[in-house]
Amino acid sequence: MYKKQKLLKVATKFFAAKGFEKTTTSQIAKSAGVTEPLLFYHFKSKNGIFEEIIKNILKDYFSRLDCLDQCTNSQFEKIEKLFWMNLDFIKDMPEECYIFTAICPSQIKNADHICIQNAVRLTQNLTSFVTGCIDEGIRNDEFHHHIRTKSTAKIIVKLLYGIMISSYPYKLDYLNDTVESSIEFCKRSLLKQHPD
Amino acid sequence: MYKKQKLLKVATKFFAAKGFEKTTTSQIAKSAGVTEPLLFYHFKSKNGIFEEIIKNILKDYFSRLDCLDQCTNSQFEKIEKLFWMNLDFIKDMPEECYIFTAICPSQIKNADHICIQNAVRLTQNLTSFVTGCIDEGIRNDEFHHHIRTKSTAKIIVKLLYGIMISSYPYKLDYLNDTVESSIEFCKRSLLKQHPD
Amino acid sequence: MYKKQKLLKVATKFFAAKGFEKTTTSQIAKSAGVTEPLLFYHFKSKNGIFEEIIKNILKDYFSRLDCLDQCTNSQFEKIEKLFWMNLDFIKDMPEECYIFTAICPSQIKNADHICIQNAVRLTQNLTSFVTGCIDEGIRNDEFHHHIRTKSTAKIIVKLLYGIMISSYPYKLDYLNDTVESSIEFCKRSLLKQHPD
Amino acid sequence: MYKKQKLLKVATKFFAAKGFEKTTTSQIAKSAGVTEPLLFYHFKSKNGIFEEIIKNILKDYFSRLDCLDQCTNSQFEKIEKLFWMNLDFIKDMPEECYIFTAICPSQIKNADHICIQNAVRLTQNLTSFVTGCIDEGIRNDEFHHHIRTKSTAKIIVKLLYGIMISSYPYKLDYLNDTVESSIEFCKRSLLKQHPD
DNA sequence: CATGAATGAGCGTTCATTCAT
DNA sequence: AATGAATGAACGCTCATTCAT
Repeated sequence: MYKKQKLLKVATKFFAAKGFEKTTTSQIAKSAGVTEPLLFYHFKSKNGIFEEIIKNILKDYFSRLDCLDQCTNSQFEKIEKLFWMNLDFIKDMPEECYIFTAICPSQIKNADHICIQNAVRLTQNLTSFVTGCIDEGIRNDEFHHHIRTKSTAKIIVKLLYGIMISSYPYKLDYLNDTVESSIEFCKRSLLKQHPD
Repeated sequence: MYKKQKLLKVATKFFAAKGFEKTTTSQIAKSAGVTEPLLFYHFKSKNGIFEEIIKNILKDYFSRLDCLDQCTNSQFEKIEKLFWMNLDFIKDMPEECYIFTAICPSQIKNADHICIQNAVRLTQNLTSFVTGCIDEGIRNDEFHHHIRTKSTAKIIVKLLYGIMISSYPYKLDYLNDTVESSIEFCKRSLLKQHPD
Repeated sequence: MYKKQKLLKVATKFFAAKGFEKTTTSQIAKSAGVTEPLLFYHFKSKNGIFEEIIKNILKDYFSRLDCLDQCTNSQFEKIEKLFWMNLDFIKDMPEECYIFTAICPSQIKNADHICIQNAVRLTQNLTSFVTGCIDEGIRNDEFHHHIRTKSTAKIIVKLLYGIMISSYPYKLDYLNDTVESSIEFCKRSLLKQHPD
Repeated sequence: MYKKQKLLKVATKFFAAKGFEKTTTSQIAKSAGVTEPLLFYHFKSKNGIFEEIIKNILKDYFSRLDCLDQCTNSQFEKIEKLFWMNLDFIKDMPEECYIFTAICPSQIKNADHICIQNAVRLTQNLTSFVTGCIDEGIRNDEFHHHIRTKSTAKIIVKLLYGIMISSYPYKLDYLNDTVESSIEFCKRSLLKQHPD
């Protein structure tokens, strides 16, 4: 079972570095120190191993998102924390993250693919999380009350994606800076009273 | 020479619909009503035709960006126009646009590739355009004067990219809405006096 | 593993009959009753299978040359035996032999190619074998003492090659006759006292 | 008509350097500064240009051989002159020479090919020239009278070929030395009274 | 004489995948 | 769980050659 993990790890590295098509099953197997048939024994196809990687990353991201929900601070603080959580995720799983945002979309075209479904679900969850924050923030007079909730939420989600998609390997300084500016940018756009 | 154009057109459709690797030179040729060797006669390789497509899109985008430069309105109006220009571009060349933002990054890994160079140049031009607007806007008291110019510009450029990358085929209503909200979002974040 | 041998055998036949370029990997595979990818599984390229053939023939020739060394007769007898050994080799491995002398030189142009290296080594070994015989023959008064050892040896080696290179398929009567005459020719040229 | 000569010249260089198959018509045309169709206009095929080269070399060699015939010296001197004529030829037309001896045999397999016919004719002419010399030399007591005329002639012709086939580009010092030694070698083998 | 455009035929090679063991 | 041997299906690309002009 330890070889299965090795295969997943190696495959992740390759997919992030070279894309799905340019990575061959033979490369993965050789790098993992096993033979190709073993790869097909553990995952039933090349797509199979790719999907397993995608599933793992989504499971992880969702669980982090669930934790956020429980914090009961001001609404903007929740959004702020979302940005930082997103950044932590990138730092913890850089390859997976890059695969998900940059490799995945260009590979998979049929709408019913498991990856698409999960990605859509992720976007929806993120959007509804942010929508919730904005709605509540307006209600309690924290945010401008003329903000169009839904589309504004989508824009913030786009920003989160935009940060993830910066090309791998990531430069951490740059990411930190981008997150900070994004938060400031949103703060000015959303908050009724901002410190300036 | 007309067959060369046909090949470019057909290849663009395929690359946008199926990605680079899943498109075969034989498909392109057959769909263009010519034989494969002709493809290799006009473009020297599969990569060659891909690069020509990328070059064309960049040339077009750059020329549109140059036109914008000449308008002499308020700074925010310039940024606003940039958003609409970006949208027009997407509407005019949807496939090329999708290829550039979604297919290209996952294909090319070596930093000295001609596409990468051009893409970097595009980002730089966009960023410096927006930076210029913000700097000037701060100077003439149009924008908040505590805005961090450079990083804020980068975020706006990320938004422009984010709109382009929405998966092809594009839903125009959705794009329009996204652009409008983005503009509002930026307006609130940048402008000192906004109408609300 | 038996199919690998089959492939080598069939490839040898084709290379001898049609040359390297006019032989296709598909022909080889089909004639060997296997699929093309298997050829590339066992040998990594068309060149790979060619090189393996060359290596085999050289190994064989060298081992025959080593046996000769051990005979302790008169020096001219050693040279004579070299001619007959050379002929035996042609009879035992006619295709390999023709490939080595006639096909190989026209195919390979870069001096560091493994075949070139081995061919050079073969020429050197042959030349030094003959040089040794002549030197010793002069010393023990068997040969004319004014013979230029090195260049004479080279000429004899050229004769050995010349016999091998006669175009395949070989006519054995002709070869026998050529070898006999060559020996006589050399005998008259080298020996101090010849029976005539 | 000057471009036709250019094409022949360039083609000769390529065939000598890379062999027949590895030389492409496109390379030849490009190097000659013309387009491919012109090559096919002047020579009707790739084989056509190759054959023209072969024909030229043979015409040249035959005419040199004819000149030799007219000299009326001692028989060994005639053979000696043949060796030097052969060397002059190599010096004058090194590429053509290499093509004829090393490239040609491995390319052409059907016995009725024009090149084969000419090559056979060349060998026959050479052999009959040498045979004539030996016969006459025996008759006038210049050579050993027990020499087997025909096979000895063949061996001398093989030596002439062997010198030509030394790999291109030729080292002239080496060639000179080889010719000298060959002559000495033959002298000892043929002449009744030699100076030693 | 000269060319730009076009093609039929085929080639070496790769790759995901399977099967017998 | 693990592998060596084997394959179907294709793919990018090349090359000698032709045709219309």
